Amino acid sequence: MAKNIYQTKLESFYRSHKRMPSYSEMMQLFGFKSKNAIFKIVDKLVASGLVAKDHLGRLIPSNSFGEIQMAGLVKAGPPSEVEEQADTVNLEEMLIGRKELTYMLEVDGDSMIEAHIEEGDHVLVERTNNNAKVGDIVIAEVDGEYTMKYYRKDGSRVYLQPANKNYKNIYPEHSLNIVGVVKAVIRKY
Amino acid sequence: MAKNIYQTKLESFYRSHKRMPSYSEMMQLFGFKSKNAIFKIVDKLVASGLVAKDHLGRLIPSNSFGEIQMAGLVKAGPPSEVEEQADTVNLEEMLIGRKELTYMLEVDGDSMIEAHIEEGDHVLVERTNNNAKVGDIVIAEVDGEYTMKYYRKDGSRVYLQPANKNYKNIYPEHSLNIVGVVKAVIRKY
DNA sequence: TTGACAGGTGAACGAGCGTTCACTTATACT
DNA sequence: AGTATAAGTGAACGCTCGTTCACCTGTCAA
Repeated sequence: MAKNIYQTKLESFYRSHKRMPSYSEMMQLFGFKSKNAIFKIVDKLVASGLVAKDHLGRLIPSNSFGEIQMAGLVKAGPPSEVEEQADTVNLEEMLIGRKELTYMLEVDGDSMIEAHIEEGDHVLVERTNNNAKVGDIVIAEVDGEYTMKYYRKDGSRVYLQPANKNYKNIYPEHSLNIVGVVKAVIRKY
Repeated sequence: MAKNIYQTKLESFYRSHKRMPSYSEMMQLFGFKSKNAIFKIVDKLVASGLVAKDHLGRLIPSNSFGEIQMAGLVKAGPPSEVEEQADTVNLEEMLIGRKELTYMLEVDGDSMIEAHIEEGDHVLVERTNNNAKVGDIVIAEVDGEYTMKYYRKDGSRVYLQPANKNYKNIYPEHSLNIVGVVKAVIRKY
């Protein structure tokens, strides 16, 4: 179905109000004088899947609501206008596994630059308790300082490896605490 | 305020249902037998800002709902448990300016590797019509092919510059169409 | 011109909503 | 033990909700 002025308005209402409008509100929003006009319109929107209804009657955003279009590779270029039902992704679902364990850090320094993580980037970290896998990029507490490095193992000895040949591996003297695993890197321009 | 079992339940309900529960539903959700119990609880939640109400009465998620905790620099480590009211960010708000113009592409090839954009990364692109700024990373259509490069200008002549010394600048023969500007890079592990 | 039909109006309905009231039970502090 | 305060129950309220009905347009084809 072609893009729909009503769905656009509903989506923007939902984005700013964080809930669906009532039929009365839609009367104002769409410019009608009768709730029944809305009733008929909503029926069609639901039928074509542009919005959805609950297990019992309440109007909720369709899946496509918070999602952004997902085209293929750069080669293929931007999504074409005629594309039928392109893939979509929801940023939160894409990036966040367990929200209650996730937090964000800003990257300081260039010790992971060869892993293409720059100063100023943001990383999504999932809290953990010393159960990172070898090869993960982790947030670790070594001898009282926090740092982001590769988690490596040499025989039975674990250590932290920077992704920058100007820095040396860190072999913990007293304690090595893996407090989080880096799940994603985000860079804004 | 300490973390609240009710808010946790509300947030997870909101995440899965994309709307707030009614007071009756909260009775089941929280395990009470009276709507008035809910009424009093909600009052307190609202008072402490854990949820919010509309300009007229309807319950909506507080700002902190979709947000993830934002700690400082990596140096500082993960957010401490006792931290009062830490900064939070909403991924969508952080990354998406104009949703209707935004789409996502998967990066193919290594031509931007020196800008620390790897093959397999995802980029958020905002559609534009030939009005990128010099220095932006853009999605361009050159002579029928799509590509991601730096947008550069040499006098009055525009060209595309890869971030990889193994590739050459692209001086368009016939047409150069800037179809989008890269706003963010996302890498998942 | 007529008839069919989609689109809109306006009034009415029963149901569920959030809120309030009066009351009972649990908790905590002298 | 006694009492004040907090927490929960159950019933009631007015109000707005989504839905339905009857009716009034326009538009387009026969």
